[in-house]
Amino acid sequence: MQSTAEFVETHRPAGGRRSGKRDLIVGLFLRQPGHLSADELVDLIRQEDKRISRATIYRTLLWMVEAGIARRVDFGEGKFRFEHAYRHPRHFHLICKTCDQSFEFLSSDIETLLEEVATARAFAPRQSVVQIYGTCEACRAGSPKTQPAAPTDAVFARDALRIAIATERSGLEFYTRAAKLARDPRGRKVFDRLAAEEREHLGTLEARYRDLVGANPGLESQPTFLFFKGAANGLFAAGTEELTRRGADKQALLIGIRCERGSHRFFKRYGERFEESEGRHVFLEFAKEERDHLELLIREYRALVARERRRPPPGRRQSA
Amino acid sequence: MQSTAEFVETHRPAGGRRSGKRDLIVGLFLRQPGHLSADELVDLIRQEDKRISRATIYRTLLWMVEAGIARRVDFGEGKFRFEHAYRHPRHFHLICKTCDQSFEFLSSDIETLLEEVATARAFAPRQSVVQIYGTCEACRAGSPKTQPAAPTDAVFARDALRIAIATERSGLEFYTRAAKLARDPRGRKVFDRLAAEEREHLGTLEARYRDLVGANPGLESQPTFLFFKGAANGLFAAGTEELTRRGADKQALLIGIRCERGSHRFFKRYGERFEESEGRHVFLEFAKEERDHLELLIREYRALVARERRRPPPGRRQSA
DNA sequence: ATAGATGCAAACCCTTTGCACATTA
DNA sequence: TAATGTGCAAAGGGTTTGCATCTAT
Repeated sequence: MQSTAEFVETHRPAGGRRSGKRDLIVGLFLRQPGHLSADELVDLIRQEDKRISRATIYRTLLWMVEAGIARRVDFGEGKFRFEHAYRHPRHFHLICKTCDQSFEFLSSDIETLLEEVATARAFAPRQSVVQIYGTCEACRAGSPKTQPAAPTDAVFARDALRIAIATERSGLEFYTRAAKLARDPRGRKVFDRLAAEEREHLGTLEARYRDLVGANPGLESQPTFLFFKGAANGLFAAGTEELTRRGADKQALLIGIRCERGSHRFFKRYGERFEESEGRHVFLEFAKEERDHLELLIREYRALVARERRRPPPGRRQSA
Repeated sequence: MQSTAEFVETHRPAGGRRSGKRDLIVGLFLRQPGHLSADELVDLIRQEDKRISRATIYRTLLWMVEAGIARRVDFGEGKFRFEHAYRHPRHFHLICKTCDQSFEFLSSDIETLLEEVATARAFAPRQSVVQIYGTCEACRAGSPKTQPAAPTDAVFARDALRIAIATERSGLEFYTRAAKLARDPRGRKVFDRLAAEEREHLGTLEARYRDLVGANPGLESQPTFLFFKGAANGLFAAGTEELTRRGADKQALLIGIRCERGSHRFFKRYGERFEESEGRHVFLEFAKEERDHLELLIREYRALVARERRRPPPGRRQSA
């Protein structure tokens, strides 16, 4: 796991010089949980009892944004706020106009739809802003409490693992059922193998989830950060329902291909997005394995089609 | 159809006084198609050769925003822009950073997801901002042309009608099929009736669509404004596929209820959103009719269940 | 007559910049 | 020493405001 210091070093642009003041500003900034305005950062720096001018803080903020250490966000207040990028993937915001706090979330479904709209309009998207303005739960309940300051990447990893676990669980169920319904022994073997792998992955992921929760007290009580409707019950859940006895071999391969492709895309998309976080490993590892499954299924599908061409179409095979 | 003058009158707050200068500013503002900054509006007003101070323009902009005549938008430029609300439903933006133009769209699917996220976070949403930043088609092609300045509500009405037509078409297909599969003569009669109504609606809507297109040259070449995935092929399309011969009566009623409810919600949602536009009528009228269908289907479903309770479960009826 | 609208200039907020000085490689 | 970072104050852009003056009701 990368530290904030390492994070800054990997982002420090070439040709620049070190400076104690900048280090102090950057260090303090990276320790803040929320979305600071320049003015709020000035106040914080002043508390550290340093003679650092406002101009330097503005210049350092610009430096961090250009280096990719910070992101400038605009909540329509007539001024900018800054959030750090360290272990902090791009996300969307819920913004409470009562307490001026903001809360983060991410939605795979919304991102997919935004991409579709951009494509439909022949627009090349660079980044998207999604903000929900309104009143937060605490303010409506009349208890304006402070933000719990949960590390975003831990919550992210939690949600990623939950989705991964649901996916593996549904995959296990799907391949188990597919193996049971399969008439072709070769196909059954493939499904058995995939089911076994899903079972193993499931164990690994569940252990990982337990570790993560153990290392972050109160993590499970944090609200959902990453939304992904399709995967709420596992990507394969719908596919399992589709499975019928008739022509199960071919059908299961096709459904499996569709589901593995979906989960591969999802994990690759978010894995690549992260700077560095618990989530990155989970996602990229997972993406790779799903791709392997995908390739296996495609191979099998092709082999099945080739065999069908050589033999009578839906005929019975040797073993029951 | 409401004029801009009527629109302003219905929004004018009580207790205020009339003023020629304000009228001039408001009138000129409402005639602009795009998203003006205060400065751009000042320039436009100056061209009208009036001695109107910058302060008055700022004050009038504030007045319009408070009256609901204008909306203040923020494209992260360090200044605000203003768009009028006359025949101009709330929407999202594609923003080109090359030519600084912005393009509008709306997505029912995204709005639904935003509502779900807010609910999951116990957040009371007031309004949402969705912006896609990037490069527009014209800029990428190297032909920085001006915005075609199509009236948003006409494009909106066009898309609404397209969705409505697709829905009616799929509904017609669905009820026709349901009538064919129905075993119960009473159920068949209901489906026949609904199919006939959908057919009639379809004719009306198609005529309306032709009128709209006739009245707005070039309307059909405008890009999509309103996105609604579920309704792209008609809300009933998926339901028609689900229909099987077995137990078609009950199944069709349930699917019909689901689809009618979906389309009723959609049309009510957007119908209520509009200030005044061609789309409002289409949507609210449509919503009402879908609700009538919904009620009929629910009545029929209840009657069917009641009859089932009195007779042997899936038994044959008198006529074939 | 009186609340409301306007013009003007100043003030305001947030942010950037010019320039002299300090610091780091 | 030469390029880079910093402080200070000033300027900049966008917006609001105090106050005297108009103007509709």
